[in-house]
Amino acid sequence: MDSEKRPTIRDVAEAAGVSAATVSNVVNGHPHVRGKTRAKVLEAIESLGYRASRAAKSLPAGRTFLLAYCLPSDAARNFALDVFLHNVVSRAAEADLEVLLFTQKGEDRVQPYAELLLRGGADGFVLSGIDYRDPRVAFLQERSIPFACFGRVEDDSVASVDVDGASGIAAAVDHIHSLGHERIAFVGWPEGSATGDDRLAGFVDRAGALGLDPGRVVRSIDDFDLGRKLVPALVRDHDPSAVVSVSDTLALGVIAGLRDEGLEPGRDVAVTGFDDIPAASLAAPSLTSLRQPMEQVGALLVERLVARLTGEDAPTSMLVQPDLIVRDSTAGTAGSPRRT
Amino acid sequence: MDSEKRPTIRDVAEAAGVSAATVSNVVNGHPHVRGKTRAKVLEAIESLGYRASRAAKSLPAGRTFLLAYCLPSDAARNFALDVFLHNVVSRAAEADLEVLLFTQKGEDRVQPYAELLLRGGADGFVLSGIDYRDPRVAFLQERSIPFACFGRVEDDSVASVDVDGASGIAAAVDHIHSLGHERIAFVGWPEGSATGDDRLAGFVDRAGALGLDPGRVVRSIDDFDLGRKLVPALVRDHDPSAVVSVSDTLALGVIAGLRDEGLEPGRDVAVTGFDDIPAASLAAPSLTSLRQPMEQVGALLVERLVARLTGEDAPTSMLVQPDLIVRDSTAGTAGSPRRT
DNA sequence: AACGTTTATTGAAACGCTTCAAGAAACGGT
DNA sequence: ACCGTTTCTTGAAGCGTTTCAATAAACGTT
Repeated sequence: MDSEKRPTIRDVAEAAGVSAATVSNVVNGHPHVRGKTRAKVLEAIESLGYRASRAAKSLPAGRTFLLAYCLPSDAARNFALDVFLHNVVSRAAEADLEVLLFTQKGEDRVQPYAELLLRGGADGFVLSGIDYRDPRVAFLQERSIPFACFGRVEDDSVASVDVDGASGIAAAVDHIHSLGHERIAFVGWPEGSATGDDRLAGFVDRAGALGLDPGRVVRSIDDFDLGRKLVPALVRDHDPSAVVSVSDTLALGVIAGLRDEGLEPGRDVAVTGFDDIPAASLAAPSLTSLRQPMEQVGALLVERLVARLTGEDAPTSMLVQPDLIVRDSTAGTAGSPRRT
Repeated sequence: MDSEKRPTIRDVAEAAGVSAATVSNVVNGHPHVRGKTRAKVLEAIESLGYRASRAAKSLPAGRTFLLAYCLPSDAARNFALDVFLHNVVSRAAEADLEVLLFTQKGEDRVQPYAELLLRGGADGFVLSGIDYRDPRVAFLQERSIPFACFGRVEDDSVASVDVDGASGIAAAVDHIHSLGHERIAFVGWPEGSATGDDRLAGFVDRAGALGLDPGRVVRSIDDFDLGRKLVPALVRDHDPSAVVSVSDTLALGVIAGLRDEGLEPGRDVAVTGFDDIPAASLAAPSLTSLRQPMEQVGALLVERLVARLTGEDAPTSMLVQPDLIVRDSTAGTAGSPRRT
């Protein structure tokens, strides 16, 4: 009752009247196969529906034809996992690789990778959520395991792709400044996250360059309610006509907070976010944000990882530019008059 | 310079002074191994850090120890992919299975599965996005491939888990009715989607049971702007004091549309959604919604699939209950007086 | 038509594991 | 001690590929 047995290379060989080795040669595109032989074999393959089994290929090859990705465990992430994964998987497929998922069990960030490697589980890794001195990077590097990082890595010899947060925020500042705003504040994350620090730097640099006060900065962990509650102090201390936020979550919180203060976001105070989460376009007012080009990131990451796997000398670190999506939260022009 | 070679079963055998077969017996918990022998072997395994290679195990076993999941290609989905995947992967790990991802390339929904099977790519499948007479179900069933579906399947012998949309919507109707609302409308999807029809049925049944008019129904495809634009007609035709929506996306659109009409959502008109997407808690007013218990779904799905794989007679279809999350969009009491 | 070359094909070994029949060790009774 | 049992251990075969050295076929030359 079980499903038909898959045909093996021997079945094909027999059907084509050649040896298994010849079939293997045909399948793997070896040079010395006569056209006629190749045709016979291909026909047999076709008619039997033969595909080489991954398991059987793996054993002599010493590789698994698998890339592995460790699912981030914290639900709150700042990128579109679905789009990212979709791209990684389909790009990997183009290189005849498949993608294996695993998760972190305990506290140890490295252990799941070590475990997977012990079992000969994958040929390489895609990492995301890279932070300063990420222990996983060191671990994989020591063992010369191929991998590629979504996020910034100090060591430039590591294959990595990151979104240029600084330049994204700078674009947001420019956009807002071009609307006539002079009192621009930044709502950032607490110091010490690679992504947060990068984005903040973009604000400080560009604000400075534009002759604005780069000191209008408030920090909060990434939470809607905290963003909302920080608004009174923000308004009191900096009276901003525009708020550039390190994330959409905080930006949406700020929008709510502004309303609490009797200010109309988008009209009285412009607000921008980062990440273009789905909620950004659904909010009222809809939120101007910076979209991370996940298709690019996924594709570049796999491209780099594959280069590592095949031993080509690979392009390494690279920055991709986020897209500024202008929406209603920065629709108004000019700044409102200074309060108080 | 390459990473250390992984120890093989022979290395362990040698280190323990036994044969490879014995090591295998120990690893796989065979009954007839003397305590002392087992101890020696375990010690050798420990000190060498041995783990059986998946590839090498697969070959004689004729299975891959892999579950496969086809990533939905349409970005707009109505469930939390990250939570879902996380649960599937970690549950699978408990059964010593890993999860492989693949994607659909062309239009054919079945072909990617067929292809993967030909290559001996996985032992079983987790499906999501099941619709009426899903061709994938028929395909896998014909070949007796183990699989489990997130979604409802007509054939009750198929392993499946679904969220009870009807009962969720009924709970929303009850909640709203208990607030004093009598004119409750439903915003649904176009006829013909399993999920949409199920949720609608919940509205019709419960509204009827409560003696309300179950005919206040409007339909739209799942889009914020369409939800927004349908409000004028909705208000004109049904003058609802509360709107129960088939999805959060539409509900958020309705909220925006109500504002366009000069009505204050949450106060003048109560609104509920479904799915508890992240935007639901970030919206203003925050949206009352029904949360799909993805942890449960993932776990149950894997449990069922594993049962299929091991040939146990398995529990099959099962409904899980969504949780009503009450937020500000249903904070007001009683209905406003009839308009016009 | 026989020969050296080049080009095609193949048999056998190997990859790391499991399985199974067969052999070895331990055991309990006499 | 010896023997029949029962309990452990192992050698060898096999899983579906690839690879490589060896053999066979085809091809120009003379």
